[in-house]
Amino acid sequence: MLSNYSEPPETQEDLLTRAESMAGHNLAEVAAVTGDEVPRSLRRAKGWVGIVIENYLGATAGNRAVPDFEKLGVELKTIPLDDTGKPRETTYVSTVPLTDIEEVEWRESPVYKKLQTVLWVPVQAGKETPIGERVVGRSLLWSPSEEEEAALRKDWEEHLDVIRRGYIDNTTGRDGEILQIRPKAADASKRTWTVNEDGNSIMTKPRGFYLRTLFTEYLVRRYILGVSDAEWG
DNA sequence: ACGTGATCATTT
DNA sequence: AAATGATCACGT
Repeated sequence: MLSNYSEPPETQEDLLTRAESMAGHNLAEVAAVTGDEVPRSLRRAKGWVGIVIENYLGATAGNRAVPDFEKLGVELKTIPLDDTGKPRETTYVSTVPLTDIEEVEWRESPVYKKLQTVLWVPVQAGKETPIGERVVGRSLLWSPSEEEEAALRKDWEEHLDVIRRGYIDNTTGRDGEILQIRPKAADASKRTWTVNEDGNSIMTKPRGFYLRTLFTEYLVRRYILGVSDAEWG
C-alpha cells in the first residue's frame, strides 16, 4: 500500500520497497500522498510524472546536478509505456559535452555515471488514459551488465569521436544504436559554444544524449517482464 | 544560462 | 506509426 515517507530512503532496499509500494496504484493516488495536483494534460507539465514519483520516493536532488538519491547513488527514470507495453518516448540521460572533451573518458562521463545505478519506474501512458488514472508498474533497480555497458560505451565513443573532430553539426538523431544525440533546449534558437573541424569556436544547438526506446523496451521485457533470451520475440 | 524532469509535434 | 527535432516548466 502507499505510504507517506517523510525522510529520504536510507538504503537501496528501502528505496525498492518504496517503489514496490506504488505498483498497481495510479498517479492520482500517488499525487494525493505527495500533495501534487494532477494536470489535465502533460503538454505544459512535461516533467510532472517524474517529479511526483521523485516526491513520493523521497528523492533529494531537486534539480541539482547530483543523483536523485544522493546518498544511495541512484538515478530515477520513469518509462512511459503505451497500451501494448512498449516505451512511448526515449529517455533523456545527460547533456552532450561540446567543449573541453579532448581527454574525457567513458568511465568519467556523465552518461556512464548516471547509468551506473538506475531505478526504472514504468508508468502506463496510453494517450487516451487520463493522467490521474495511469497506473505505476513494477520498478527495476538496475546497473548495466558487461554487455549492456559495452553497447552503451560503443555508441558513446563513436559520438565523442565525431564531436572531438568538430563535426557535431553533422550528427542527427539517426546516429547511435541505443544512445542517440538530439537537441535539448528551451527552443530551437538556443546556441552554445563548440569547436569546429578547423579548431575554431562556433555556436551550435545544445544537445542531449537519449536512450532509444529499443533499449528501454529491452530492459522492461528482460528484467521486469522476465523475458529470457531464449523466448525473445 | 544551464540543469532538473520529460513529452509534444512535425517529419519521415 | 515511429522516430527525430522542438519544446515546456521550474530551480539554482
